[in-house]
Amino acid sequence: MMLEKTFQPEKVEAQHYEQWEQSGVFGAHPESNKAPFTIMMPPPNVTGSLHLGHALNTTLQDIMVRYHRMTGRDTLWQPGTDHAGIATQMVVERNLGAEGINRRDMGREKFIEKVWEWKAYSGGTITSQLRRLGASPDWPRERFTMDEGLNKAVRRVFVQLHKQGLIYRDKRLVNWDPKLHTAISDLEVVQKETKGHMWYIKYPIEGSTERFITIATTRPETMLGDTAIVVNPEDERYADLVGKFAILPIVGRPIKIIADDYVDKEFGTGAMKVTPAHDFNDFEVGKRHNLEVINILDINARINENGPEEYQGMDRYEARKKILSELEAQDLLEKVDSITNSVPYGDRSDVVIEPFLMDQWYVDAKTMAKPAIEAVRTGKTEFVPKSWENTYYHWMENIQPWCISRQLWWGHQIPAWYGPEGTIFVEETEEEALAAARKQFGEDVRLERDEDVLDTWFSSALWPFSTLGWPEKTPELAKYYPGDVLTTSFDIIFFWVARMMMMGIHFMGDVPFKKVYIHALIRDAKGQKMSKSKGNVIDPLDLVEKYGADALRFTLTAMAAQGRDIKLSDDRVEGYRNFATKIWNSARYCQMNQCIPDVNFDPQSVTATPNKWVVDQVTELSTAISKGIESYKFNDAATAIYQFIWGTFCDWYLEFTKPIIQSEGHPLAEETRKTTAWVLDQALLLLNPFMPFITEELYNEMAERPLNKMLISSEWPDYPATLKAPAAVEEMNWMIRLITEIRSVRADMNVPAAAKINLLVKGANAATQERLKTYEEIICRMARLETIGLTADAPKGAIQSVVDEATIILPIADIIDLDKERARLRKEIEKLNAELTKIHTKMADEKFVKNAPEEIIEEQRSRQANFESTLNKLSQALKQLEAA
RNA sequence: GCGCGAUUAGCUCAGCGGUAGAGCAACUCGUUUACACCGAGUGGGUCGGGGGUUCAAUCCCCUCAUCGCGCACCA
Repeated sequence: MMLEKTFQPEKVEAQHYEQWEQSGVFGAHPESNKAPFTIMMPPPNVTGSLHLGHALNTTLQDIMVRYHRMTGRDTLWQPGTDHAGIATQMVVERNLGAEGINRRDMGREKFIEKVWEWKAYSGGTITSQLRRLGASPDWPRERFTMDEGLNKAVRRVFVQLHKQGLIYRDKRLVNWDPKLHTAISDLEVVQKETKGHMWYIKYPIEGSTERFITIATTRPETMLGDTAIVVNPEDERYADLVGKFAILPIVGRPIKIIADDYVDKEFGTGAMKVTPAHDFNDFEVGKRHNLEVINILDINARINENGPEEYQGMDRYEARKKILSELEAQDLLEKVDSITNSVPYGDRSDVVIEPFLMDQWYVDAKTMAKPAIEAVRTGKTEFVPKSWENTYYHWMENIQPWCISRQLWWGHQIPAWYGPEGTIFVEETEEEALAAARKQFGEDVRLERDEDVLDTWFSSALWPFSTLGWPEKTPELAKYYPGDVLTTSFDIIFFWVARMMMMGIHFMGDVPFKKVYIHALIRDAKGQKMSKSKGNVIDPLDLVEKYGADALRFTLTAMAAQGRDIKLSDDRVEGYRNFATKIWNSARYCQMNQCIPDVNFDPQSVTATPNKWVVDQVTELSTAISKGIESYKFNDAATAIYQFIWGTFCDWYLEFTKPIIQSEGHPLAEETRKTTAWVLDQALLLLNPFMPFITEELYNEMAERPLNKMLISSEWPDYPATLKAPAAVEEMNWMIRLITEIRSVRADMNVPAAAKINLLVKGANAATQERLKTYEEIICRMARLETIGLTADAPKGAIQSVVDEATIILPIADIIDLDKERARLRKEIEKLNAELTKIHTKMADEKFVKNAPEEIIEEQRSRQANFESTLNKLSQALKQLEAA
């Protein structure tokens, strides 16, 4: 069956994928004695769908996995999904809300059932989308962060860290999300620059009707919870007020004026109100001075019973308005400035976060970060590109206690039970908690489990070992931990990478991965971050449908240069779709010319120079690709194979060999056909990790393969050094130079493409003469010539040019435009002179001759000689024309 | 305020001590039976500015500018 004219990805992608998956090639083999290669897939949100970041990340991982699998490593690419606590709960709540149902009315158990239903419904979406991209992880090992085994790991980790004092319960200010009704971690808070106001408020001094102390605030509503005013101890303006009391307006409470270094004399009025329950800094000041902590908000950020009666139940912003108008009425509002300040928002809820005093569970991140920092310092784990290590250090060295409890229902429930007299029992199971309680109280007591669940990232932090069966001692754990590389995006270094490092080192005694490859961020063609609100999101599946998965993969790979964002546009994908078509057509050509792969073919046996050359180029290519993949320079690998297939193979090799293959009974025909087929086969093999579908399809189409072997399970080639053919490379490079020069001159001089003209060569050395004879047919064909001859003198009115030592002459006096040819020659001569001037200056510089390495000087000498020789020949040609 | 990155052909980007590259776009030519999703060719750059190191700087160092991104501060 002859191949179609173009590759139609939609016709074969699904079929090949199914075949791969069914065959089990994706699977790891813990029992084998091959060295492992392990990648833990960052688990996408189970109910999410694929975006371009996933597509890029998946493609790069798949390239590494396919490559290492081919090189004979026992490869484990561990897939799975994340339960994404807040995000998923929000979606389900929204869905229920549309039906008019509130989760609280429904009850916890019922609600969680609903979430599992939602997971069952939408949970396959993203994994099937990963399949569309051609990803080849070990699907039967797929895990979910909420599955049984992972839950066990979570409980074990929580209990052990608690017993070691690394998890504890504490009453501190947390970041409270008044919409989602949960605490969130520092990382889930985003600071947004917001236009706001600075209000200057006068607080009357107790016992005086004249004196006031003016404070500045951006959040006047919090004054209801003020318990002090603080000034700098050095500030003379207020020195006499320290120790006195001010009367809190509206509330009427006397609050003490205290002194603390924290206050900046220059800022605002130099006097600051202190609200320990509603500001992180105020909380610290309050602790130092034993101030009363008055919480004035409820979980909805409405004024609670601690506020004045007429404010109770009022939303924080309404309260602000009312307070301001009251202050104004009392003439206590001194002035208002418009300012821009940053305001904390919840990254999921997009509402303003309130600092809120609560009991929560914390991980002692500071302690756990120490060995994790050390591991990167000593190079046990390395970031690629290395510059991300600074980001990692900076965060890890300033790490805060990690608040891990969330007031949600969807997630791992905290394994802590509360008993009488404020006792807490942290155990892996209820039975153990009951037993511990019985031991303490000497009788059975009633326990109540902590209602809260853990931060999603707590379970993802265990991913590199929990997926391998921990806490059981499994063969997988022994073999595949630590992983080789973790591939992810920079925005997740803190959320995930850092936490995996801490947990992995603590529980496994070793880092979770040896390398962290941080890939680029994908933006739209204008360089803007893609976001739903901007409407500039490109759906990777649309691109797959339009251009094929291979084209999308190759585009992302070719653009994945280290340390730079990717600006993606359809044009780029289209270009690489064209590349796929090019490969397809080269295969079609092979097929039409009976270039059929022969399993017995030995590239070592080729005799013809073009064949030796192309074999040499294949070995170069394989080295370049391996190097690219192994050093995470995926774009270099992609460029190398693109240039080989389109340039070396299609533009030159196939053209060089057409005269051999297409003439009857040529003695080299057989060898050349087999070489051609072999080269295509190698190209398919080397391209397979990047473009798995088209290569598999062509591999399948080009020949019957023994045992129906698939390309995906072929071995990565290891070519012997004996395939190198430097002489052949030199010879073919000369051919390329010669043909290119003739074509260029022809086009410059407007010689019609159809005009078959003669070529005369002057001053050719013996080797060149030999080559001209050997490749006469090829040269004639590719440069559109009639004959090639040698000459001692150029005829009048000919075009002349130079290739190496030889002058090439196109005697076409009848069609040549002499003025144009003169102009062309002058231009060439000018260029050469410019180069020669540069070299002369250099060579005349004593310091250069004295200091530069010999080889550099030698190089300049040889360039000079070449330029001079060419210059002479062209000058002679010009002279001849001018004489004419 | 601190830090990181970017600034190279019209566009998107490689390169990173010693001849400045690619893809796309532009222009010219071409229905030479693998491919017009193609072929052949051409033009286009004092490598952001200024200083320094070096025999030699697009590349290393300093500085400035512009853009982007983190982090911190914000009473």
